Amino acid sequence: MGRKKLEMKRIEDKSTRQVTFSKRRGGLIKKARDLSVLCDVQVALIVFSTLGKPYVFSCGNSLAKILYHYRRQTKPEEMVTTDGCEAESRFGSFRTCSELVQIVNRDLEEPYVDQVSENDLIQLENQIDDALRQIRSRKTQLIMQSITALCEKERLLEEENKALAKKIAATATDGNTAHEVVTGSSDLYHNYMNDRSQRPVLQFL
Amino acid sequence: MGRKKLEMKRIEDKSTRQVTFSKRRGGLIKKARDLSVLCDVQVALIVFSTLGKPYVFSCGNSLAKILYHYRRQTKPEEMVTTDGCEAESRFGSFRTCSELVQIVNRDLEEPYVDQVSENDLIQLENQIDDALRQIRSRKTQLIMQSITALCEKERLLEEENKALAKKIAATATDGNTAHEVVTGSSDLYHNYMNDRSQRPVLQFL
DNA sequence: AACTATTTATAAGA
DNA sequence: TTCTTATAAATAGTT
Repeated sequence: MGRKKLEMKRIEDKSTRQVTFSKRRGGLIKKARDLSVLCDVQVALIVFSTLGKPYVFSCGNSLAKILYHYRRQTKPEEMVTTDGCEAESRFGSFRTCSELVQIVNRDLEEPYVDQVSENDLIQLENQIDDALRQIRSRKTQLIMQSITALCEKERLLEEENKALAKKIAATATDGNTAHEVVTGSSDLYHNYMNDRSQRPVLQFL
Repeated sequence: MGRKKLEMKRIEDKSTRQVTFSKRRGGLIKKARDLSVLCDVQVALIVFSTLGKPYVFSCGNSLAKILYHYRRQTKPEEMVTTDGCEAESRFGSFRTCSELVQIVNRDLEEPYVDQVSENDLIQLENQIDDALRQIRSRKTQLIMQSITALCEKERLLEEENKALAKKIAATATDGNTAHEVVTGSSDLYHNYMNDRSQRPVLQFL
């Protein structure tokens, strides 16, 4: 994307390379953030400059936690080495939350059943940990929306208020057409609050 | 980049979100590879799916080595975090969050150093766990206060609003003493908001 | 999984 | 370095 199509190999000119590094580094980090927001997932990214300066993006957890988590569930030998391809870890995926809870309860009731190995439990812990993280993240998001909605509501009410006060001041000297204006202003607020999607979602607290 | 411009927030439809995750994950990993090739730098990237499945890109060194390198050479405070928001809350015996992270990282890197016993680590885990719980509890408390304050503010505004509207209706038929009432009603709200302790504490989110 | 209408990222130039 | 702009790439909605 640019005036010319680039060959996919090291840019030889040092200055050009530096500029490209700067631009693409920013773009990459932006895209990492977009992905984490749009799809509600954890992303961790480190880019080292030639001089070894690290540029980091991570969402939700600190990078350290994410890395620790990654290390816990992946042995170094299994990590993808050269020429980065994706590593697909071999975890069984749970279909639903309730399914997950069911499994957990089963394990809690009979923790020493021989079908459940130590390794299974480690995996289970990791998965539950992830689920919990996702839930917290989502919760925070919804709370933020709720507060945003409340602030907007407040703004509209204050606006309406000012309009009313102004009308009264005007009416004090010249008493006509006051009623129409009041109704119009009120509609602004009520139309807003009748839009269900804009309502605060306090039940998620 | 697509038929429509997307809002930068979680995609609500599950199926759409999954498709987008798939597409953007691929795009992100491609861009990570491009950057590392064009600019001849090290890049490490992990994306976790909702179910905790990791998708990894790393170039040159194995991811483990890159991460190790990162931990070794970077103190938490020097990290360039584009994501931002580094809260320096004070609690327990740890002075700052980054100090805490440092301690944890030290332990993670060299878990078998003889100064640190198994028991010490268990204690550390418990302490951190407790701190986390306290933080969450306090956070929730503050959020609740914030929302309560907003609701109260809203109530007062609506009240004032009604009073104003009533005044206008009255004035429409009988035009006197309107101004005094407006001022009085307004004070109710402004007195409330000037009480600092009642203000929303959004910064703690 | 493929197809395109659009949006987004960015290479080169100023 | 930063801004502008022509063009390449990515991708949202559709089939």
